[in-house]
Amino acid sequence: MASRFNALKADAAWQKVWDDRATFAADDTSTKPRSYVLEMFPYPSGKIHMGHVRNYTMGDVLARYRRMTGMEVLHPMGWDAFGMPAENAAMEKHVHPGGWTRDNIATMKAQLKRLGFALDWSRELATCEPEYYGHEQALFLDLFAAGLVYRKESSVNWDPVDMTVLANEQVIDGRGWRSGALVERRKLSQWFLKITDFADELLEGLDGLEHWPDKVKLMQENWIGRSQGLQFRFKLSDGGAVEVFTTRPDTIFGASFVAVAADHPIAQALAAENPAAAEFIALCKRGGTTAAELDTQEKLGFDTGITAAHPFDPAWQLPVYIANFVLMEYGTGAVFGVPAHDQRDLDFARKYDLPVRRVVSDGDVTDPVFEGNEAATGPGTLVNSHFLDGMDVEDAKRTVIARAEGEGWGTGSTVFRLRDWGVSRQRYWGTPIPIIHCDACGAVAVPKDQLPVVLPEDVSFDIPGNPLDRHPTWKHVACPSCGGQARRETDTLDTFVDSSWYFIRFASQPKDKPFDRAVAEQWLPVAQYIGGVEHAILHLLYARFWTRALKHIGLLDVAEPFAGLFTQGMVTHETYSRQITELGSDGVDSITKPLWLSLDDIVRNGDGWTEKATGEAVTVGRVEKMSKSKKNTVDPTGIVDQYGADATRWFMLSDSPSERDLPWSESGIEGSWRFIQRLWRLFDGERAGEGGSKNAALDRKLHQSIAGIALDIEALSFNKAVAKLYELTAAIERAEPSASRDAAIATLMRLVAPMAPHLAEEAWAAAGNQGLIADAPWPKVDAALLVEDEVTIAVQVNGKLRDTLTLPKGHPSDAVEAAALASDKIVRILEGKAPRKVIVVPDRLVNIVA
RNA sequence: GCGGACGUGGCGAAAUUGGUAGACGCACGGGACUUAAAAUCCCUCGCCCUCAGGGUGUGCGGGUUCGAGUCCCGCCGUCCGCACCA
Repeated sequence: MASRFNALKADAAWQKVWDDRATFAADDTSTKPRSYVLEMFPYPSGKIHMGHVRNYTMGDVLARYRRMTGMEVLHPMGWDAFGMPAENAAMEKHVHPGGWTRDNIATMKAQLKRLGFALDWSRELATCEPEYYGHEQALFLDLFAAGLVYRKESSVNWDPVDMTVLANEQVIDGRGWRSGALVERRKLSQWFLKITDFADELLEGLDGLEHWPDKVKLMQENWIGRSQGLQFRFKLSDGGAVEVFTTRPDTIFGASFVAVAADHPIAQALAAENPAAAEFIALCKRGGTTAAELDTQEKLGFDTGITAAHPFDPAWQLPVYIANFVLMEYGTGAVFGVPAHDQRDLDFARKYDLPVRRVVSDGDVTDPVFEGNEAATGPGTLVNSHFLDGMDVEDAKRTVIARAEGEGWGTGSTVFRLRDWGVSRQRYWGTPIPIIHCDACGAVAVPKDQLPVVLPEDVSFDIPGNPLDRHPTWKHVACPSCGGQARRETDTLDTFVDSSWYFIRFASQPKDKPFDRAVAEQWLPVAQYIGGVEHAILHLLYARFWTRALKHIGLLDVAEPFAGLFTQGMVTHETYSRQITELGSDGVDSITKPLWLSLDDIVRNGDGWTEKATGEAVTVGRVEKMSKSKKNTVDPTGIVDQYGADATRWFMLSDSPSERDLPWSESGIEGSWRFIQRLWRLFDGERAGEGGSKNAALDRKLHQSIAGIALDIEALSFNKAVAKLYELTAAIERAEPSASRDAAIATLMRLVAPMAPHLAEEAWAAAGNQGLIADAPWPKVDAALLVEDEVTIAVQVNGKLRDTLTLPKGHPSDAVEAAALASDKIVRILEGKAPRKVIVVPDRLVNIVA
């Protein structure tokens, strides 16, 4: 007699069995085909959230499925454990960042285990432990030795009250998010990694990443931002020269001014002797950098009085401006303006009444006088341009570059938007940069036998500033080179460095070095990497860079770290709020804003909701990403305790496609729970026993399901796999007892095993099988059963469905046509008239054109 | 502003190369079982009409085709990324 599936008991029992037997430990020496399945490792912020559950469930299903297909699967888990939240917690709660982080790891590890993920916990790592970051320091020094690390002055957001550096997102309206103090730009000497050395490779490597989403590749492409053009010199009237970069050398005869950035040496030199210039430069720097401000900001210039000689006509002198729209960080920090064919230049020229000369014609108009306020940026034919006249834009570009190179005043060049990666952070909770500063010897690498440089634990956060900097002894060391008094670097590494190689350490983790090359290369690249799209640029680009840098210095022969990438959608939920009115920041006007309410704060009231505390009506808002600020989170712990791990996992996979957002709903998780129970009733029910009859239709349905589900799982289309499982389950339930039905039930256990592993193990054991279903092979498909012997053929008249026919597969076309024309419905519709044309698509449809 | 994605029932969604739109799930409604409830099972479920039938329907307007959710052109809307990039 069928019982109820006791998820709580089964979950714990099978999790213990998997643990005890180390079922999911990956074997480095295996001869099976390998697959490395990885989800982006979590930051140990406190507790896991639904987004983690969804992410790790997807990877888990793929990992378990691939194990069943006979692969040796590496599926590890660890902790991206350095970062600011730990320091914030230290300040707010007066705890140690290390203690706080390690407590969180313990909590979250227990939560992940509770979900029964098929993880190789023997490879667990936390980036905050010296056993990890010591090796990172060694790799940093290798890159340093190879010339890929350098030091330069760079400005940071400095909070003068907290005495700390702020990330851009911590600066709100020009003030520190915590202190509220006006943020200053401060120049600090910082460490950089030469990612720009790899800009071309990183860009071109994208082409080979067939199993990456186009969207992510495009984002990286734009981020790297390669532009090809001409870099050349204008001779100036004061005897100097200015280098400019352009992607439109073809428009050179349309030039009407030269503009330099406020930070440009020419501008700076002028400011030193000209107060008006200095004032203009100060004005440029005052402007905000937010999107809205840039959009509305007027193009402003300051005429330096200097002129530049046109390279093709020294008598033609162009005015040189300092302009607020020219960026020192891009190209050469100077441009020449062609108003007719660049919108920004046109705005500028109209404001300062500069010539606007047409040099590209997109049709009949060749008049050198360009009217209107909309620049012509499209393709066309060169006009009013001497030797370029009549050429198309691309030809003209090549011609000008060739002339410039021939005459020695310019070169064809490539400019990237990508900047070098600044890795210095003026923070405690990160990997110490293994460098010692000596007045005599400069920046000296810590000798490798002195690694790891361990973070001191005896620090406090009671007063502002970097605790490493004010630690009484830590930074005072002898210079490894000359033995004199020296200082340790007190900056730590950006946490993106930690996550740029953790996947290599998972693959191989010897004690004495970062990784064993041969072992790591057996696993890499990661076959399938799964995570949020928010990491589309920085993390994924840095990891690609780091891997290439290791290849460059001969440590690892892998070019791309992640062969397959999947970006999953978020878990979303309705939001609930009621409007409240409070005094605005000016202390006079009152403002109305939503007060967000959690599900615990509200109660159902007919079709709507009311707030428990006040009884006031609650507005149901948009479905949004679960977040603490909107109070629309659902804690996975409570859900798993109530419904069990399998129902929770099942819901994460059902309904929505993996790449799209998944709206959380109470009825959805209940539906999943009901299905888990329904499966259990089937598994635990009566069997017909041996010798029962065959059921050909069910056999066919089963084998079609096996094949389809396998394809769906490989494509991470779990919602489709789930739908097929529902269909198969319903078909089995409907079928009369038979040997076919028994076989289908036994096979169904294995089909659901990757998704509902606890239920599957319980059923597998109850059915008297030996061993674990986790180790059982994926069912074999009988290819003969995949083809239907009968097909339903649609009969259309003028493309409209009028009837269907059931005929044997492969029925001759003329016979199908005859059958269609003989149909009662078709005869009635045609009213005896002969069809003009009949189209027969074999085994699919007949379309009669009347 | 530039680049990209997406628009299908009350909701989440399916639909292999253009070939039966809405599989599967959720919700709603009806029924069975029960003293009752829970659980379970069955049925209906895009919209409209004159309902054993017919019309209409994949954001809107055109087009190509025997045939368009799918291809092309033009709009509208939503979301994401980048942002004075020369």
